[in-house]
Amino acid sequence: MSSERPRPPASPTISEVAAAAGVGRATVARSLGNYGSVSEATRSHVLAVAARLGYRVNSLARSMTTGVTKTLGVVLADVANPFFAGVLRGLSDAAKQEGYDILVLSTNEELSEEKAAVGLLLDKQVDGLIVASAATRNDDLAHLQAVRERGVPIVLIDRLLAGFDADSVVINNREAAREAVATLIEAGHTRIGFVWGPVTVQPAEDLEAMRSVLDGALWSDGERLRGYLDALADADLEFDTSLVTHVIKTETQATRAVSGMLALAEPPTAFFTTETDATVGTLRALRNRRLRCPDDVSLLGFDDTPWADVMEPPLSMVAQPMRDVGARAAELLIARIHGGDDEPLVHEVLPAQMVERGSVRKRKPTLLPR
Amino acid sequence: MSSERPRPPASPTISEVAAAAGVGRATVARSLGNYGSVSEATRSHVLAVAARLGYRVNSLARSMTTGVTKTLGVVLADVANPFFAGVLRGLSDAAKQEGYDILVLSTNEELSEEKAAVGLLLDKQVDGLIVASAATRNDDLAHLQAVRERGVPIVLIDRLLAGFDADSVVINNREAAREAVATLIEAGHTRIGFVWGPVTVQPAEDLEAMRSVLDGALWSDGERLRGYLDALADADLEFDTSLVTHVIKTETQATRAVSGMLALAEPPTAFFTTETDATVGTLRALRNRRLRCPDDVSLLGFDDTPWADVMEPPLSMVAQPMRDVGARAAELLIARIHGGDDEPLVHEVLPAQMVERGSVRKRKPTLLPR
DNA sequence: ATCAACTTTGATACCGGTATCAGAAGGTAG
DNA sequence: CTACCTTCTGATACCGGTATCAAAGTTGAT
Repeated sequence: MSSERPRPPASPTISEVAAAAGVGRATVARSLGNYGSVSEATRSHVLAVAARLGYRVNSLARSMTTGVTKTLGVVLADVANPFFAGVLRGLSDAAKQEGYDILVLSTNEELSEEKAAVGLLLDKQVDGLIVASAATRNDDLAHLQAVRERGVPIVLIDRLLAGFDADSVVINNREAAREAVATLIEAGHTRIGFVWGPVTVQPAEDLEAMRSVLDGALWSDGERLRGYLDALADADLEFDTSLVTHVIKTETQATRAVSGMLALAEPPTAFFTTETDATVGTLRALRNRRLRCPDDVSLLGFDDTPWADVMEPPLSMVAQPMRDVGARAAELLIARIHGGDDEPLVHEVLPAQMVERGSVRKRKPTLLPR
Repeated sequence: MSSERPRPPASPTISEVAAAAGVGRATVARSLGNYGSVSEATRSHVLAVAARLGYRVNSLARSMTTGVTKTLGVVLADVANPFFAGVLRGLSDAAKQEGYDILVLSTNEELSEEKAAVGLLLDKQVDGLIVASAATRNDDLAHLQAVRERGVPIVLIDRLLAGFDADSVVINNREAAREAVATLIEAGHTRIGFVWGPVTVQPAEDLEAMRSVLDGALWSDGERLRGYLDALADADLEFDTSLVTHVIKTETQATRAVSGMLALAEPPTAFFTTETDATVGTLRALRNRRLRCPDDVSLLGFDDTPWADVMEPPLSMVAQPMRDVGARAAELLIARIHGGDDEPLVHEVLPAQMVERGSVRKRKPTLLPR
């Protein structure tokens, strides 16, 4: 109101409210906090004064004494990735429902960033942690052990970890991938490209080598490839390592790798993709070669999107229940925060849903080369 | 190590480190905090002890005394919306760069949720606030005024507000929309559907009514519609209110509304869409009516996506620099936090980029009906 | 040996809440 | 009227850091 700067316009503290109301600090706290016993008269008086002064609690100070921040820490790879964005949405909604806030940090799949993120969240005294870890089997998990030692509950999402057991919420990656690839096989495809295996410098030489590569991969990636191998094995199809990409996960790399496969003597007649960027990259490669989907090449991939339905042809896709993953993780974590370590660990596996549209074409059964 | 529960495994405090190291608390703080003067000997000793005990600072306590949380509050509509997801990514990266964390709350475009979110973030003592407000011209902005009164810096993104001036980062919505629609007009289209005007129960009766509707709309929505009107005016085309949708913003509603337009006696030959869901909904409506793009109907819309390029036809779109919006907002806010209120407000306008692909077809100049 | 100037260190107030405890006020019973 | 139990209230310790201040210890110059 006055034109001269009111020096500290900062929010009033409980002491100031107490002074203004002519009562003790504890009485104010009781009135505001709705606990203990306060006479109705003073209580309403205090509330009125607090409202007049525009009092707001200082959550920091409160957390300081209660030891509870009502905040969940979330560590994931990239908030702009549609999958994680969906997860975050579910997470955020469920947490809000229970009166929790969310502190999100992303790691770009870098373990070093993950460690820093986890440390930061611990420092901020989050009540619990939700992590989609970038760690693979060979990595050091000390940062997660540290979380446990401090008694902070933790829920893993999207990826399990070999050396660290905790509550978890994941998709049935292996089975979903197997089912999807089986669909392609049933449609008569025998040469099926797999876009986005684990990154390696050299493609695995044979099935055995591939299996050991899998041990060093992100859990979800490994599972999807295992599902692919399962489907091949079920149908007695031979595994051809040249049909699995091993490139860094960007759209352009996918395009390049798929183009390579299409140039093979015996090119794939179908592709199975494990993520949005892989799908888009594959489509681009097809377009570059003037191949039509599904007439020339069939396509089936992970992660449904609103766009899939208006593509030409409409794309068949494996839809992950992203929001549910987030929501369940939040619920699990909050239950653990309230419940304690006594109950046994929960390992939730949500089913992915195959949405068949029009990108898989039945292939005429060609006579096998003798 | 020991099998019996070590009662409080919680992280050691500065006092415990001090006790273990046989020095005073202040000395520990100095060693750890790297300030004041400590002899090299004690310093390294303290550091060693701290490391051995696994000491981690309690950010809450620190913030308590310093009055700084190194945390930015972010309020937006929906983290799963690709636009906001992109913004968030830019925001998050830029903030991390400067050593800040981000507390995100989403509002689902509900003003009541926005107020709650802002209050919560203030309670948590964020150092600054970034808000994509759901408020329209007629709404009460007391919650934002309160932020200012508490001396917490605030940056508006994506939407400006009539009654509240602050640092801001937005897109040149009006000009970008005008340019896009002008492209359609240059291609010979005169009946251009506008998908997603402001929500109203009744479509505006005429241009005048429309202008007043705009006052009650979300800023960005209004600007895009103004750009559309600008383009029509520039080309001396008459404005037809039946070509503007006024439905709730969901994909299905867009489909329904567009179907309605296509059933008009003189249906649109081109559509301009203002968001991803509007674009997808429009495409679905075209598909339902077996209309082909761009042969039968041209399409141009806001918010580019990786999918646009592999559509049939590849979609021409207006690409918003989402990450830049987020990054600039974070930079601006942090500068304001460090700088103070003295410098004048900054209103940043980032240009959207039109990406021409193949969804706009030149239309044979039909003779105007006499 | 004396004193000033500087370095190193510990003690302690403080941030803004919550929680405990004890005393004051009011009501009822003996 | 005194004893005792409730209800209400204020004073104060505490959470885990930071910041200030004064005391103790060093060093060097005179």
